[in-house]
Amino acid sequence: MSNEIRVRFAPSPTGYLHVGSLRTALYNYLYAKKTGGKFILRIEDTDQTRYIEGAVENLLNTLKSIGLEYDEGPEKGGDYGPYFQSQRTAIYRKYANELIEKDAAYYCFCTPEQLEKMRKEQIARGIDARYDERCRKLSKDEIKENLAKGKPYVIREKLPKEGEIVFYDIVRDRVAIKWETVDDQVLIKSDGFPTYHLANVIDDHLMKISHIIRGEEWLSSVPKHLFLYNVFGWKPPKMCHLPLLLNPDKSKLSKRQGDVAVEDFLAKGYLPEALLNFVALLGWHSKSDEELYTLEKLEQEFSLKRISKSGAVFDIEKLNWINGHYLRSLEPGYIAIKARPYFIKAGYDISNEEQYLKIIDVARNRISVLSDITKISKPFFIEPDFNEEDKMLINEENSQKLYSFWFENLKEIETISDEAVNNLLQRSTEELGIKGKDLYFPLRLALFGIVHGPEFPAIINILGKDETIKRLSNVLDFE
RNA sequence: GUCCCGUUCGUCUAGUGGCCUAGGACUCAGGAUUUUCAUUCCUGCAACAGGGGUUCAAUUCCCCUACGGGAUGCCA
Repeated sequence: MSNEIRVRFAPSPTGYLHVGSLRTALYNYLYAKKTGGKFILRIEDTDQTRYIEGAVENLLNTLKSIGLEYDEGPEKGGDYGPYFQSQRTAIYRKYANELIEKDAAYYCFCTPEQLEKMRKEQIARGIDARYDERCRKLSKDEIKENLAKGKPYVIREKLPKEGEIVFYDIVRDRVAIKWETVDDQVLIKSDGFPTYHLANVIDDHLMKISHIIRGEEWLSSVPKHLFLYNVFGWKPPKMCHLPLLLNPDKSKLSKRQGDVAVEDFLAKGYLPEALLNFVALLGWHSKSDEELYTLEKLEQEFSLKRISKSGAVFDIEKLNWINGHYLRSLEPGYIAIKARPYFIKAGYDISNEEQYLKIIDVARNRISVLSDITKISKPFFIEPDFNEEDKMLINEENSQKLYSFWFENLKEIETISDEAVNNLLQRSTEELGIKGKDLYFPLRLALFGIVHGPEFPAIINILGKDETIKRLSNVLDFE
């Protein structure tokens, strides 16, 4: 039981789910699935100044729509709750007091203003900007006095100042950090809430987390955490620090340089399947050369050992390619459901289910992002609008001959079928002597508005007999 | 500045002391298929950061340099 794999995704509710966080969540999820372990969701909402209304709901919804289901966490519960850190303050407080008793932490009465001033002076003097530890030297009486006066305080970690700490990370292997370079970290803020460093350690232990899989930005904080595990006499989880996701200019992936919110990608018409597949490949690669993975397949193939060490640029081109692949290969019915909101938003009438499915089938092959589907299928809903060049082609003798031929013959046809259309196509060649581009371009232009596009029978099939005839009559004796 | 981490085609990556003339994918270019477009298929372009070691042999191991990134918050 104690060997059970338990991993957690511990986001702070910032208002949206960052794609980097999505990758972290995915790797945690995959590792849990792969090992038959548990995937826990914990909300790290300890920063009251950053509280955002609705952020948690949004996070939960995004996670749900992307398809990463957790085993324990908010809404779902579990044996180790609550899963919101803001509801666990009493727990942190208790452990913080224990640290003070053990002389592993101390009260600090420095105000943010004081600290800011100190930092500025240090920078001005060209020395390292770091806490000068003045409160670490406070006597028992001074502390008692300050406390009695009700002076605001924080609790800081009382870190060793000599030697170095060595730990092993699953992706970085051996990491050594000298104690003298790490600041006495604030554990409890003056508002009584814990900082990440305290809450994270306590929760990971209490929730029996076996592996910490998180972004590389935490690597240099590990000593602060390991110190706490040591003082409490707890066994630290295995560490696994993921390489960062990067902007094209190689800086840490951020807003500004494009979308980073998963919900924005979803809204733009990227499929969860594609997003997950793409993001999985950013920092992980299987032994094989395969690039296309369903979630199920990832669950089987994933391994922490094959995570790369260096940061990965988020390449939208590749995402587009993967998304296009899923758009083309997934069930048409599924794509139809996903596409529906875009059509509704565009105000197109898709009440004819049969016709709608045909449109989906034609359109999904020619886009890489679902939000483009209305643009590509617009000609099915809106009559063509011709420019000067189009008009020239329409007014050509051949074109007009074609149009009247089709206009007359189509009227005679009972029900439109691919067969009937193909038959007419053939007769156009035989009876009018028009073939190839001379045949298809004018027709497609008249019915679809552009000379390029879907197969001709498909166009007529979707438009239907009446609409086709109507569009033909529009270009007949065109001025 | 300091500490930590990293460095294979433009991008994501495979790779190992000899199998590397460094493999795959995206992008790009060319070609084939298609009435056209898209798809698909084929071909091509393109990389071991630099310098020292170690070794019979280094892209692979070690050191240095350079470059990049992260951390350095009462943010996470």
